Amino acid sequence: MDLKSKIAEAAERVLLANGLAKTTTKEIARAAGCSEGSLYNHFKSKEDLFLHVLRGQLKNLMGALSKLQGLAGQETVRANLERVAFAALEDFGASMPLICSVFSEPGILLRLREGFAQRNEGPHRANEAVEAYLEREKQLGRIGEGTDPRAIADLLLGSCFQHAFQTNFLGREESEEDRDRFAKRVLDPLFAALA
Amino acid sequence: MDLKSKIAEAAERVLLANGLAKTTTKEIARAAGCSEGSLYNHFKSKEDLFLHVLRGQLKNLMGALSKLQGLAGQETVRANLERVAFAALEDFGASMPLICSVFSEPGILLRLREGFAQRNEGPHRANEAVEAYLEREKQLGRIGEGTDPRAIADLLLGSCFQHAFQTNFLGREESEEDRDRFAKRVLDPLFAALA
Amino acid sequence: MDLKSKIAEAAERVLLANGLAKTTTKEIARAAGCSEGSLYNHFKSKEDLFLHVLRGQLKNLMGALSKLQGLAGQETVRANLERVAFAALEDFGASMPLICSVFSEPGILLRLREGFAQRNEGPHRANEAVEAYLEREKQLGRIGEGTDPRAIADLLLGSCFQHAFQTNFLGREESEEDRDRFAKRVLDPLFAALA
Amino acid sequence: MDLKSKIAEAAERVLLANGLAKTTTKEIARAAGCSEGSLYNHFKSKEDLFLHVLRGQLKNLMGALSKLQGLAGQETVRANLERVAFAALEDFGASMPLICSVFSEPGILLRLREGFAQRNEGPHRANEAVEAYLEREKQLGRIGEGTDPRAIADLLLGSCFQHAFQTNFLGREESEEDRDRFAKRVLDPLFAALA
DNA sequence: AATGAATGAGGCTTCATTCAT
DNA sequence: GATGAATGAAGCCTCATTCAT
Repeated sequence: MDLKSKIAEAAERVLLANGLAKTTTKEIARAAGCSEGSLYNHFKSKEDLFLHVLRGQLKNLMGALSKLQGLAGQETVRANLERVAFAALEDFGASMPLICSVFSEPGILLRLREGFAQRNEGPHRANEAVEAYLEREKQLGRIGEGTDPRAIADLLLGSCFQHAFQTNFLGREESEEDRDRFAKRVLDPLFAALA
Repeated sequence: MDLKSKIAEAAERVLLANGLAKTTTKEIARAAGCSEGSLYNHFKSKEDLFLHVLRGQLKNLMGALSKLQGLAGQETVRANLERVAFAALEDFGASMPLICSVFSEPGILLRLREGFAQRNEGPHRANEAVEAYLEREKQLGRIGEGTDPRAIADLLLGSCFQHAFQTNFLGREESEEDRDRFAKRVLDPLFAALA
Repeated sequence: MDLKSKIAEAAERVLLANGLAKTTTKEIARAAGCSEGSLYNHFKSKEDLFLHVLRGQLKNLMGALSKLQGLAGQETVRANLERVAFAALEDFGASMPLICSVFSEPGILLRLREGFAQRNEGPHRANEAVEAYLEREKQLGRIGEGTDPRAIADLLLGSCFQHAFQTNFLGREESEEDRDRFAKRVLDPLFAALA
Repeated sequence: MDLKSKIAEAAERVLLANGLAKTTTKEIARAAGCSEGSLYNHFKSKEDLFLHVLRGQLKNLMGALSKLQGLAGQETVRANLERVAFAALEDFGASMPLICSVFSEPGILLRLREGFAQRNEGPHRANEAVEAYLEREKQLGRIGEGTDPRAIADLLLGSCFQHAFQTNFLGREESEEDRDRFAKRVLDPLFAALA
């Protein structure tokens, strides 16, 4: 693997461990096994390196949900949404500390936004993906005529997002079963609405 | 108003404007109209001052929801929940940048958690408040026997939380009508489930 | 003496000894007997400190010549011009290394120029001072009708300037007698022209 | 042209544009169209490269004046000295920024001096050249018996040198006519003395 | 209690130089 | 000879904290 990737991965590790404010170039270099100067052969500044890592995190977040498109009509809607909820809990949970950190540095936040605007990206795309999936299922007749796909998507992902936030915020360890239980619990009333 | 409160308010203002990482003691002092030295006559350290401010933010966040207890049985459930959703959107939105910032400083996050554990506080209390309200309404027979109050609370507050997050993250200005529309949209399917 | 002056003097010493390129904030602080951080309590940046010192050097340079105005009509023209030449040799010699150094940093040079333009200052003012003096003497009839004060001023100060430059450049030590001899030597033909 | 010359010329270009302090090896390499490493295949160090360029500049400075020797007795003295003054203004003006820059790096200045001492070179040789020319004219009886060739040389070149310095220092653009006018103006009183 | 100059640790970044390819 | 990524020393500057007034 080339040094640039090694640096990016090291930065991600250090950022998740130490937080954005307490992450120094010196420590990134040590974690990457190179000199501090080398960071600047591959990234223009510390801020640029952080942006690179953050964009990676946000892409991961989308990765799981982008596969949703093909699932419409397959298996059961319930099974599909359970998978969605589960993936969201996992992905949100993993990237929450970093994504949230960005609020502490308005300069970085601004640059992220600019990038989003140009490429039509951003965290809201996750909700749009679920919405699109549900729209398809509606066309296929597998969920009720009267359902509002966007509202369902927002409720489902929103509850997962907040759950991931609180889990991180309170420092709670969470098992797969915990996640599964949460996913099923919020899906129950949602399915009452989808009928 | 005494200097301690003036400092705390100044700190809050500067934190919300500049982000946790870029907020310096010098700037807080200027905003409070006092000297840097004075900060240390009222707070042991910059971190302590930040904790003071952050705890205040989290209390605000609970403020609106704590009144919920008395609303059970009054007006309609729908009206009450609309009020809840609206307050959540507003409060989450206002404190989001600061609350999230905390992830950039694990040291501060840790101390916040310790305080929570001792006093049984934390952001999850908001969801518990809504859950408790719904439990009452269930006992009063105003919502269906089969509803899971916790799940409904998580869905409602979760979607509001994520919405507030995304609005902040994308830097979108949002009008009262925008908020109202969002609140109503997510409540519709929820009420289908509550019947 | 306050720390600001101590820092400025220390900076001047170090600049003259080490050259503009090799002068570090660390060494200035050591020479001033304070911490590096203290430099920044009194000057916004290293560049600003340098500008402060350079402007001082240029003022010294003018100081000796500004007294010329009152000399018109006093003693003999020859004696006055000898004094001028001598002062020029001394002042040019002392500030040459620093003044010239400025060419190595276009940024600083630019800022110096801007200041000059605003306050009608600059090294050319020295020549203007001598010119003004000679103009007076011409009006008093102590030098020939046909003389061109500006040309005489440029010849006199120019030769002193170049002499000081070369002495510094070649690293030659120069005694008072050396300077005196040079001054007299160039004044001889000049006086042949003034008759 | 071989790479060594290309590098030297690129270095000269960059030095004149950016100043000695702000000229980096990276930029020289880019200007020369080669890699940074190549610089070190042809020069032992950055300092050596700079010395190479500086010696070239000082040689240029002598170039025009070395032809003076043959001019004695030709045309008129006035015409010859006008040519000298004009060449001096031009050459001094072109190399002033670089030559002066050297004061910002005592290490380089020292090494330049050593070279001068060994080869009897240096900026004072220009004055000696004019002096020698005038000496010849004196022997030929084209200038007055009583004239001091060295003094005239110092006055003439000195005034041109200072003029070039100030023009550079103040950042003034200067036309050929400006130069011509200045040369003639200082030569007038000088010729009154040569009679 | 209020001040604000002084501190010094530590952060980010630049840059001349080396060396394996 | 040519390359250019890697180096690491060193530079400038920021900032929370202290302390004498």
